Amino acid sequence: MFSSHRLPQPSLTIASILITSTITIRNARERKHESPSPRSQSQNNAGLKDNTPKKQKHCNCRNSRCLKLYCECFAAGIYCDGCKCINCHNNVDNETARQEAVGITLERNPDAFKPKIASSPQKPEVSMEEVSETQVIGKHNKGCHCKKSGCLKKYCECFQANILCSENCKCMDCKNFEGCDERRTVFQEECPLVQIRQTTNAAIDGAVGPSISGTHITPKKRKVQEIFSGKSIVDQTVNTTAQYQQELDPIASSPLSVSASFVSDMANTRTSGSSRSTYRSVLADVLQTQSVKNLCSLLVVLSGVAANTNAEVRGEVVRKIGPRKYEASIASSAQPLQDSRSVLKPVCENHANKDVTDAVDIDIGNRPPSPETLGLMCDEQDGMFFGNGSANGVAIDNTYLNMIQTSSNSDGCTDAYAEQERLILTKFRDVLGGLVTLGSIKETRYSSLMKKDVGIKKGPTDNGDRGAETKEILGNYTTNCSIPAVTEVFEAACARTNGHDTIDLSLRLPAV
DNA sequence: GAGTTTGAAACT
DNA sequence: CAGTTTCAAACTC
Repeated sequence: MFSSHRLPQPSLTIASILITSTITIRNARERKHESPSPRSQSQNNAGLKDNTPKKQKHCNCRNSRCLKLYCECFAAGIYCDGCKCINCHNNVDNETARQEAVGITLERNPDAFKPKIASSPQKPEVSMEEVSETQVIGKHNKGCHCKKSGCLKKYCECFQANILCSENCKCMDCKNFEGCDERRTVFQEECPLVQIRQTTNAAIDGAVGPSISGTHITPKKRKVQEIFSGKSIVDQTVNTTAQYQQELDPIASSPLSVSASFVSDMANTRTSGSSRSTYRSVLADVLQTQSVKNLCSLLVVLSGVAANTNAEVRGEVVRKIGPRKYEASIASSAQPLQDSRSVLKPVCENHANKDVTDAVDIDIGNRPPSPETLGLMCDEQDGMFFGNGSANGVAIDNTYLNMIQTSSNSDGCTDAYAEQERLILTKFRDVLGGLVTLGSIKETRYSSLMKKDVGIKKGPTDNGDRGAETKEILGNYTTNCSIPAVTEVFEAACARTNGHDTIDLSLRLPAV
């Protein structure tokens, strides 16, 4: 749906982040391959199968004859070639012995040659220097069992694969989990951007929930320590990385980093050092898919409002491109705009913000949206919000887009669009700020509950009065909040709490 | 490059 | 399944 002529659009990028989580995972290293069938190194290196250059393996086996999983080459299902191994049998000349060894290995473990990292279309043999585009997803099928490395050295298979340790791991003193300062330090030393993207990924991942991507698992013990030390992940993540992230990537600086937090499952907590908790964003119950939809709708509405404030610019457009062309553009855009209004309807109905609704009605009836706005609209049509766009009779044809683009490029509307974009991004930032605070509140609540309920195997959601408690907390926060937009978000959240633990974060149309 | 450390794999 | 041994990579000096 994205047109090639589109200009770079931050708002679009953010919307895309919320909507999609097409995450490329390239593990730093993946030794094990699906098939034990050997491939020659030349084949392997050429990456004929998947166009992935694979680093030459050079094992140094001495005692295993390269016929056990100790041998990287054997484990990877490739012949030794150019290795410094001694008494190597992992070659064509010893194919019989090799096949026998494969059989024995598979007999012992049928999954021996399958990838160790689940749910990650990783590419093998990517060095630390190459992982700047990586993001952390997936988990080790068996988990690591590290004792001394803190899972922050390549001894650890999880670390080596550039993934977080999971509940599968039985490691001790694990530091390979999201939000760990030591881990962050390691990654910053190796490649700062990796850490940033990982944080972002985890934040979005956790906040939006499992419907979008896999969940991160983090050590349970960490959560316990953190909660009782009173040090929140919000503090850590935002304070430690936000500034740096802002420098490099406004998306990465999203306050959604708050979700890099941990909700301990007390019922499953073990006292041993290797006990773990399933990673769960504090926003997991809050930020529903519908909320994201509403947010995007809100941004579209806001786009219209912002555009309305640029009426002078619109008049300028009419003067420059001529009334006829302008009317034509309106006519061609009428259908999609009408449809987009219907999408906005729930938001408007929910909040009865007549001013904004009217403003939108007025505006979108007289002025084509900016490419940025169209970007948001188009994004919404991309499956998640509209399902099949054509099935809903929604279509923004290329002619229209081209017209808009041409207009944008030729008549000086760029400034108006920039202002429009600025407003959208500002509001989006405010909403995210609200989510951060909401996450903090929930985390604080869990923390206090844990202090109360230590020893009681009862999950937070078991408390029937949590909704009222949440409402109270939110009310207190709202009273003290100095940011209007955030206040609105929390008023809305508070109003919808209604005695339930799950907060309906339907977004309230803000005053612009 | 040698020696040490580490953790997965193999074995009991 | 747990404990021990073997092994080779990772790491240190």
